[in-house]
Amino acid sequence: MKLEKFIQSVVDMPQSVLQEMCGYFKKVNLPKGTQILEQGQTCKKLYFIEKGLARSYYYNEKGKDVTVWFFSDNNLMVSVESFFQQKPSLYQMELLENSITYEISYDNLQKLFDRYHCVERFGRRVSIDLLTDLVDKLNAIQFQTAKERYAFLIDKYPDIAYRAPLGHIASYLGITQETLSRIRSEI
Amino acid sequence: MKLEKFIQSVVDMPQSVLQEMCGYFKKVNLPKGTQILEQGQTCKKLYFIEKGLARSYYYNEKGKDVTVWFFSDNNLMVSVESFFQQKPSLYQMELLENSITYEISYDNLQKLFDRYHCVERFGRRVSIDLLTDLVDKLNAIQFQTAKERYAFLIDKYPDIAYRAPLGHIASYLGITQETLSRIRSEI
DNA sequence: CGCCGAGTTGAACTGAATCAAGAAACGTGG
DNA sequence: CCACGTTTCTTGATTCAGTTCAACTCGGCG
Repeated sequence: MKLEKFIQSVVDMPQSVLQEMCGYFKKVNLPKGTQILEQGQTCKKLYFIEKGLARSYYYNEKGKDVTVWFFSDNNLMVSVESFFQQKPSLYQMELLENSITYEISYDNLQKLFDRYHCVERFGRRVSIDLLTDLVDKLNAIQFQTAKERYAFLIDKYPDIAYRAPLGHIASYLGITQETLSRIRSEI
Repeated sequence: MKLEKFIQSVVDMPQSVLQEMCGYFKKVNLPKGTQILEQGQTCKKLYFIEKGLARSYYYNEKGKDVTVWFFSDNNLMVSVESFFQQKPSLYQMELLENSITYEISYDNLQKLFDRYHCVERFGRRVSIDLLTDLVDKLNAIQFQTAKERYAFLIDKYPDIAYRAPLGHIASYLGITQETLSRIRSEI
């Protein structure tokens, strides 16, 4: 089972804890377009995406829809700051494809954190992995041209480059839809 | 003592553990210009800066010196991915001021992680705080004009805006030194 | 005093944004 | 299965924020 494998790949934990942890996750199939989280709500659940695609986004001062992050197969989906600090989220989240997910509530995860050192470690490792990805993206965005940024995406997240709509990819890369379209046509 | 206070502010832990943890930190005064970490080295130590200023940076493909992050008073200084994953760092780190720091080795911190659940939690919380800061910066960089980015810095990290050299601030914000100079003169 | 790094100022250039209009693709209901 | 409206993507012309390159100023220090 994918979720088990994912957890094991992050931290080695006793079978009993792994089983208990997985037991707290509930399988949910969600259709494309589902709003997982609205702006201003506190994120109460963390999801593991077995198969599917989602994004977090917000509307900036000019009312433009800006994609912040994509979530796809075999990864966790969560509004990090909102979930872990249990405060209102700056971002919304929605599904871009029909998805198979496993959800766990904040309270249950917190219980696991409290009870098991190894789950706490799981949390730490996952955070650091995210941090690493984020630093990569920041560097790409900060000092690369539009073309280089797209190359970065293709290289690092090829599935997203192919599965997500152009407009979402463009705002994720910090460029306009028109520019991205031109870049694609050049290749 | 600042270090103790910092730890306590992140996670509440028993006095005994707190004392033991602090015991592993060694006070070091380091002069301005000290290279904490070279590119390609693995980051072996994590520092708490009681008073001082440092930055992490790298030379990009065009040979330009790019500041990635600043570290100042009452914060941790570390090359996150390198330290926590014990792999070669993409970045260098250097001190920009004479600084009072407390250092702990990877091995000792790892020991504490293994031994105390609450220290592990400390690690998780610190990572998530960093993550939050990073997301903020990413958003600032990605969708704001040069002027707005500088305003962001002033607002969020005023001490850095005043203490760090202009060139370093400029590359941190993803703009050129000339542009930043013009922005400053306009105000 | 003269050098050196850090910051400033000016002028020309450019990558990407913006504005605008159309073409394709998509899905929903008759 | 087609027709229609809606959303997504493409293409073109124009504009502009910020870069680049180059020269100059200023303050500190041996």
